[in-house]
Amino acid sequence: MVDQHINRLSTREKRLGLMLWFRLSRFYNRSIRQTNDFLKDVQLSAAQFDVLAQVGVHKEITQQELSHKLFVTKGNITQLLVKMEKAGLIQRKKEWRTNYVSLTKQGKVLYDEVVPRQEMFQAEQFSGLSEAEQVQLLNLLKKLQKTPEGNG
Amino acid sequence: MVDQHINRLSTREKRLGLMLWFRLSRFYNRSIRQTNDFLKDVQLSAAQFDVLAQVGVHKEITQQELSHKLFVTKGNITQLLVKMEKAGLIQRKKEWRTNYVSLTKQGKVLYDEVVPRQEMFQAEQFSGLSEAEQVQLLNLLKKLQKTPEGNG
DNA sequence: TAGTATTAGTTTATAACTAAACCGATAGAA
DNA sequence: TTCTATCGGTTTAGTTATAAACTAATACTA
Repeated sequence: MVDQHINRLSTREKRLGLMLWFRLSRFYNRSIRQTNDFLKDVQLSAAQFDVLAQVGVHKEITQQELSHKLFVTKGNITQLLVKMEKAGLIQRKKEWRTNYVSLTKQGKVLYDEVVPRQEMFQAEQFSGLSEAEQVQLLNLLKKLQKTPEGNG
Repeated sequence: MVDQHINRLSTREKRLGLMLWFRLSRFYNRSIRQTNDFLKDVQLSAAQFDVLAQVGVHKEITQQELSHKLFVTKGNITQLLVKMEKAGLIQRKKEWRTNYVSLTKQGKVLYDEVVPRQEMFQAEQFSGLSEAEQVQLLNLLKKLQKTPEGNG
């Protein structure tokens, strides 16, 4: 599956891939740590924020959809939701075999408080780039998402 | 520390930051999973590959340096190295209070086998982008690494 | 020389994630 | 109707990471 395309790649391109991956994962590592740190005083992890943001936007969303949107396994979603349910942030309504997830009042309050903060924080993370460069980066990332093997 | 710069950001830029972060972490999530999957048949995790690659390049490197290069905590490095030592891939030589890490023969063999494979694999991950775009992306990531708060 | 700070690495508890096995409900085919 | 497949979600065991507390060694200071 991978090997099919390999031979048409230049040595340069091969090197580039590894370098890109290293850079990207270093940036991600640093960033996720700072994000967790930043969210600590609202008792939220980066992962939980992701869930909060998605549920907040989509109002009612299934666990399956959440797991697709966030690119994590459904097992992981279950675990996160159990915690967030205990914390009173979300509720789950079973309908047939599907769980519909939505924010509680408390969840909404937190959402309204924390999303703008997080927006600012993330803006700051990328402030080393000009607005034009940020748009450029976004487009490149969008393009990557459509890569042939991007359907895991 | 963060708030200092916030006010000069446009609404557009604030949104962009969050969007960039979402895209980036989705891509990272998918990618790390595929990487782990790809490395499974050599009994290596993505994290262990990172260590193998760094030690392979730098010949002798301290744990401290490793933790800086890989942007992970020293506790994490300790744990990874214990495993890799058990697996016979690396050795640690204590000198004063510093551990110098290097590859064993077996580690070198694996290094030579796995680095080219990984280069190809990563090239494939980014093959949705042209070579020019990949260079662009690399430059953007480099620039990000120099962000003011990038000294965590 | 004692007293304190710093440094390299380890340990411990915990969060977040995965893969894989599992449960129970629906749906399709014999 | 039964048999099988699929689907949404849960559970479990194991990995990878963190933060924070710790040890032991060196180095600074007075």
